[in-house]
Amino acid sequence: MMFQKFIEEVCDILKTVARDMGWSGEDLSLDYYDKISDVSSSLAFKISRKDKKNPKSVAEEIYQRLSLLKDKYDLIGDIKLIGPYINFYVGDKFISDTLKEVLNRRDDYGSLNYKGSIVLEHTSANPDGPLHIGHLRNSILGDSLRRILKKAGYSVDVQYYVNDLGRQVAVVVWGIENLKITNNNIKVDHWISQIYIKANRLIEEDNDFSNNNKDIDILLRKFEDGDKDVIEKFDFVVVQCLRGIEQTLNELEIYIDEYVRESQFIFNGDVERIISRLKDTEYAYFDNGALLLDLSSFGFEKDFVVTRSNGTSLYSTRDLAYHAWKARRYDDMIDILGADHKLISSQLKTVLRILGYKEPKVVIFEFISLPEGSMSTRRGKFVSVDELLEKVREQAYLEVSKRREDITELEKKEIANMVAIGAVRYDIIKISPDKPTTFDWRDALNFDKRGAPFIQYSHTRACSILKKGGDFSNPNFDLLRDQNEIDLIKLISRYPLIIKEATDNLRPNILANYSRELAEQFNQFYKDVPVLNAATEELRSARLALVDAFRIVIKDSLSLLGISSPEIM
RNA sequence: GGGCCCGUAGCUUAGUCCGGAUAGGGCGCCGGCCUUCUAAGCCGGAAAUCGGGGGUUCAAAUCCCCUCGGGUCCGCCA
Repeated sequence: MMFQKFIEEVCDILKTVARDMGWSGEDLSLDYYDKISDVSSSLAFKISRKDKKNPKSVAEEIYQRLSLLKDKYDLIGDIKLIGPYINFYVGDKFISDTLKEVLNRRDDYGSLNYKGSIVLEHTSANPDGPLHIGHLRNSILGDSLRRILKKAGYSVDVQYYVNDLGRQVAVVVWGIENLKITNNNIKVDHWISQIYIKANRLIEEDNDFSNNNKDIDILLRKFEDGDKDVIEKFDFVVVQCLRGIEQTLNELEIYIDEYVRESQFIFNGDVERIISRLKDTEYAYFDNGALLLDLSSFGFEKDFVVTRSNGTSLYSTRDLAYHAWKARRYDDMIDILGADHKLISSQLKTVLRILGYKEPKVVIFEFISLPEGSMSTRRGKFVSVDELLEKVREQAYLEVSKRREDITELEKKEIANMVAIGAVRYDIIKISPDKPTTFDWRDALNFDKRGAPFIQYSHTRACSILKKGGDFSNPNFDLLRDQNEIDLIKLISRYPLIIKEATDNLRPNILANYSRELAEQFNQFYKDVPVLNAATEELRSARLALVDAFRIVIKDSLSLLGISSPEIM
């Protein structure tokens, strides 16, 4: 937390000076990510406006006053004036304290003391086929957040909400019975999607199968009425499909704590109970037998449908019951949802508020589309995650083989796997969730860019040095005064702040960016600063310690993105 | 038609919430660097009307208004 302590000192000294100059505002106009200094302030502009003086002379006065107080602060080194900008630089103590903290806390470095329980819902893809690369953005966002939130100190449970009574499942059940598509040894979720696609086509074409739609409705009706045989058939499809999906997720190091079945909220009476509570609110009204909520006072044009005219529940009603259930069990809820859920999720929040429940925080991500258009499981227009992984693995294996002829086949495969998974995860997580993107095979298979392999490689470089370097005892960090060393340490000192920002904003891409920058900085250091052949034994030890600190942080930050850190590549 | 999101070099992306000092990366392109810790690396170069137009401000990629292009939602579907 050295960087935060440094910021606190800067705030304190600046505030003291500002008060003395009659500035009562809270805003100190700090810029943490300044390229010129460690922290800068443009406060002079603000004060000059008030005093009607020119910014530069105000800055000079601030500077004079800062200089008098500076010695009382431990971590502040230099303060420099560039025009009207006041630039703060960390001092020597900051540098060595940062390294001490990293080497003492090891894996724990960067963790915060956030408290509370969170239920994080992600993926929740319908069990009608394999995961495709659109779902992947959801899964990877969710899993990275799970890791980051845990690092921040929360206890996190991950749930996959299973739509096990939707129309799609009924379509698959119908398809299994009527299409007789045999599974010739393909992964079960892919087999299910074949049935789903074909069945949908027949239903849409509606020629010889004019009764198909009716069949589907009958299946759904029977399910809700508790027909044992139909429930079993639905269950078979759901369980099988989920098995395939889970296998894919696990290959990507994504783990689900609990699969929550939507139907349970019907069977246990929760849905019924929530409907009757909604009926008693002031927003409720009936239209042709259907129960609706008038949410116009909350700014919604469309009313919220609670039950159909025939009394059955809708997806959103059951989702409401699910969220109420979660709200009772956890301090906080987070949902990862695609952009198509924006409206419905804000309606859900509103209704939860009406009922007196806390609302989930919703992380929305925009879609990944294919060059030829948007993806659709129903129409079979998608690239499956399994296919993507297979191709990326293949390419990664070629890349490893190209560089390493000295290692065993098994080692090559292991490294290729780590690199492939890292590449896939990184390429998705590095992009801001609210950016719509188009999937591109050429880019996905390109390893000559600053993606995960680049970062992983910097880690192997550190490992290699440490392996050859042996023990370093009582390193004297005061010897680390090369610009490359200082820049690397400063970046390492930012790590806890990065964790905080990624957590507070629920934005893993902040961390992804940081990891890349940290790797770049280490590569600089690697090139310019000899470690094993340092001028003196003492310097060698100090540098080994720095390399170790880097190794700890880069490995930890990659792990928060679900990317493993190979020791050789 | 209305709501929300996106629009930054040939392509791709950070920065936008909380306005500040020459708009960061990457891919591709051009030119260099392996007798020293693995070159999946490093250095240099060309390439940007920050979609367009107004406005606010000492200062706008960032805030406000208008506008164009793309996505998405506006089902008693999920």
